[in-house]
Amino acid sequence: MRISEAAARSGLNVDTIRYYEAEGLVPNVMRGSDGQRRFSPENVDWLTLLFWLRETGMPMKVMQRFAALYAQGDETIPDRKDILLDHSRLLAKRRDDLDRCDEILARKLEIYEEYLW
Amino acid sequence: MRISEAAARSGLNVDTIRYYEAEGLVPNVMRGSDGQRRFSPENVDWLTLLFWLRETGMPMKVMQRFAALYAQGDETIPDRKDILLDHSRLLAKRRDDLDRCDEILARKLEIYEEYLW
DNA sequence: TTCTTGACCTAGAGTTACTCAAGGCCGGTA
DNA sequence: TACCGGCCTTGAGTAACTCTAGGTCAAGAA
Repeated sequence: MRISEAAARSGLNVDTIRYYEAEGLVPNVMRGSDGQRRFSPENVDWLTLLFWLRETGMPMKVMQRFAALYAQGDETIPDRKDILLDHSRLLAKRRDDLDRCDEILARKLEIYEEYLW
Repeated sequence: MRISEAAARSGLNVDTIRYYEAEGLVPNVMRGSDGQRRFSPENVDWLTLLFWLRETGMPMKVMQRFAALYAQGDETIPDRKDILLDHSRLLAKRRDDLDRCDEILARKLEIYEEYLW
């Protein structure tokens, strides 16, 4: 499929996809005879994964490493697993941050209510 | 107190605090006779709020607006309340995102386990 | 067949939100 | 008096996009 559809399906925008590809984050993107990118379903799954990793705060350098490992084949699966497990721990930390922020907002809003009376 | 202590207490680093002040995000920062910044406990509370708002993804423009409203006095409390309530909704969305990402990671890790056997 | 439209392409500039570095001042201690 | 740490400003550097300009190409309308 074309880049616009890949964008719509993955959540990334077309510029970001091109940028990610240029930075080596997206392996195996083919080109049609017209020179335009063609994305396989596997490409789109990959982009979707990148979208969610980005959305939850993974730095590009880590994604870059993840993509490089992927390109090296199945023997890098343990390393890739480590990266995802690390990220999973980051998610837990972010959940705590959200709770912490919620508390602070609640306190602040309470004070505002007092002022409004 | 001095900037380094304000940084330690709020979570922001000193450069960020100076930057935020220059961008109008931190009202009422005094200077000592030596020309250095002096932060009151209220300043630090404010910085701590900014820290958590940033940590949970509030764009600077919104913080800027929030600070400007604050500087205009108590009659802007309803507007400030709206900003915080909006942000609160964003937190809920982010929590959903984390859940979504967790699922995707779990599925991916499962596939890796299969490969490792 | 020519014209137009729309999706795509690349290269490079612009933006956001920091973060770091250079060079200078100032108050306190050895 | 010489040094030191912490502060100051200004300006450059960085990350991760995001947008713009200028160009190609295929398909449908006139």
